[in-house]
Amino acid sequence: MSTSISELIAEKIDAMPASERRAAQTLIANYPLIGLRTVAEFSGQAGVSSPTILRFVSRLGFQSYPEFQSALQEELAAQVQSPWNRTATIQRPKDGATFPLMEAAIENIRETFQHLSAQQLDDVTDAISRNRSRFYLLGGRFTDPIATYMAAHLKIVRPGVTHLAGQESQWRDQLIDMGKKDVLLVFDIRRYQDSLLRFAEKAQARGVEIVLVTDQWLSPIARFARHVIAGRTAVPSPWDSSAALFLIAETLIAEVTRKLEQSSADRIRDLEQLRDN
Amino acid sequence: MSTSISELIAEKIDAMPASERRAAQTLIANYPLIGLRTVAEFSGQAGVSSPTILRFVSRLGFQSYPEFQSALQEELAAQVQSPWNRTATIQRPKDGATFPLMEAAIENIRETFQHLSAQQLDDVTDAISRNRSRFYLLGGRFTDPIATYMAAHLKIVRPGVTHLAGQESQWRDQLIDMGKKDVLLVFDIRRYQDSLLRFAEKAQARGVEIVLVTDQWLSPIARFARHVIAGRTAVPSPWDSSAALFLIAETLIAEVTRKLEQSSADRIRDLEQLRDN
DNA sequence: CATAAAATGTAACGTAAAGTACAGTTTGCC
DNA sequence: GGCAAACTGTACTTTACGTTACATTTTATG
Repeated sequence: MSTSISELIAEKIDAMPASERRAAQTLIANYPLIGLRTVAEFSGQAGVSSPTILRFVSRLGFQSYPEFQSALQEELAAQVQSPWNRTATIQRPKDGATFPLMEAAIENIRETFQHLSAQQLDDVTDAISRNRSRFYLLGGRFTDPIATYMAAHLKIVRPGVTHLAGQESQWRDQLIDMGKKDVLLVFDIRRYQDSLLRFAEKAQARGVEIVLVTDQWLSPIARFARHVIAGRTAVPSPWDSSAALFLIAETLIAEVTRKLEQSSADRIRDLEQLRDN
Repeated sequence: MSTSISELIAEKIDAMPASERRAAQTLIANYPLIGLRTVAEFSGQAGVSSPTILRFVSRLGFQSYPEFQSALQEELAAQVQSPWNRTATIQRPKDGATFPLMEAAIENIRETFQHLSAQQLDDVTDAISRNRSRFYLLGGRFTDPIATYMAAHLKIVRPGVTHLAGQESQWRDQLIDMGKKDVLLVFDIRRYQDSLLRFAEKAQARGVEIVLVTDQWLSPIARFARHVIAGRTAVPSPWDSSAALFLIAETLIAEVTRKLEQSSADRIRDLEQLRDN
């Protein structure tokens, strides 16, 4: 009883044939609910046949499916009774090592949001939600994917979203269309990129409202920005973590979507229609 | 669905006849384990007959015993899987001081890494660290930025990294150079994209080792993948959150960098030199 | 490429479990 | 204390679930 079922699976998964491994992965991904349902439901979810599920269960060392379910239930019931020791017992498998990078990233996220006021968030999302203005996104070497991610979502909920990608000279040409009513969101973390700074300066000169998402040491772009959101990025790794910035992006996306709920509903329906054709 | 089963019982227990009340008390005392077992076991433990258990269950408003069990299971799984809806729904009065999306995302991250074994991580990073083979990255509509992010880092630490971007037809042409020793990492979450599935199938046919990073419902690509990493994506937002996937990417990056430390040191120095010129 | 071995799914089976009819028992009321 | 109503258990029926045998497909090997 000392080894949990998830440990058991991790231990044996390499010795399993493909379909059984698929069953294992499905169970881990939906742990433990799917294992409490019937063989048929389990097999359906995993996309394999019932006998495969039974073979999988028997490979784990159980005599029958009900026996396997009982084990799951007991494990589950034990967790519910004492929530605090579930972290201790289950979260650390035998190697004892949890993931330091993950722990650090979570700390960063918490810290980041603690310093983010609801007011600030509201101001920023208001700016991004102004349908009449254009909204530009720009990122640096490692943060540009986050800008892309944000653009992919916001393009769906509102018009006039432009992700400034590619060569620096290409963005520069966009400046001509940018004006007082427009908004520019820049991601910039160490090592801060001169190209972004130059662009931000010119944009600000044209009256563009700049939102900066940066690290805790603040990009020099802060000088030109109307709003600054600072996230923590330090983790025990050769690289910085952009996870906190990523979550800021997701938060902005969610909030803007909420604010534009009515106006975007039609838009989204139209998009779906276009895609179906 | 808002009222839990124990609440339901507390509400109706006064209107129950003696035997059914005994059933109720037994369930509360052994909550919820006994309710997950068979009617016979339940009735035995409570010292009443099976029909009494069934009447008790039907009085709670369930159409059948299995339906009652499903409700119990979901309740239980919800507690274990995502404490965020406890935190968010119960603990918060009405002032939006904290950020529910963030809390949910953190829970997702924790949950995701809890189901990720060190062994699995090791296998995957080993595959990605094989310098002699080529390493391909591919993402879907919203996950492609994560692939980009990962590529941006890995291109620095090892040669032969290709991010399959742009048109589907462009990736397809890359297939010709992909073979048994190569590795393909695919990000695919709901709604799963046919184009990715098709590509993965062809790649697997050519003997490529596929790593899939997906959501908890598992992309159909799991069928072709040698390694599957499932991340949680559900958050209280109109959009799914890819934060957990993002952190998986960062973890892979960090680990691969560590494994290639020696061979990449020279490479990084050379790169820096190139940039300075 | 041929052959054997392993893996996987289909379909049929037996059984355990849920569900039900009904008779026996208890409880409450006049 | 007699009667009716509600409650409860016994015994039986029915459903659906786990299980198994076997045929087909896939993979490994010389």
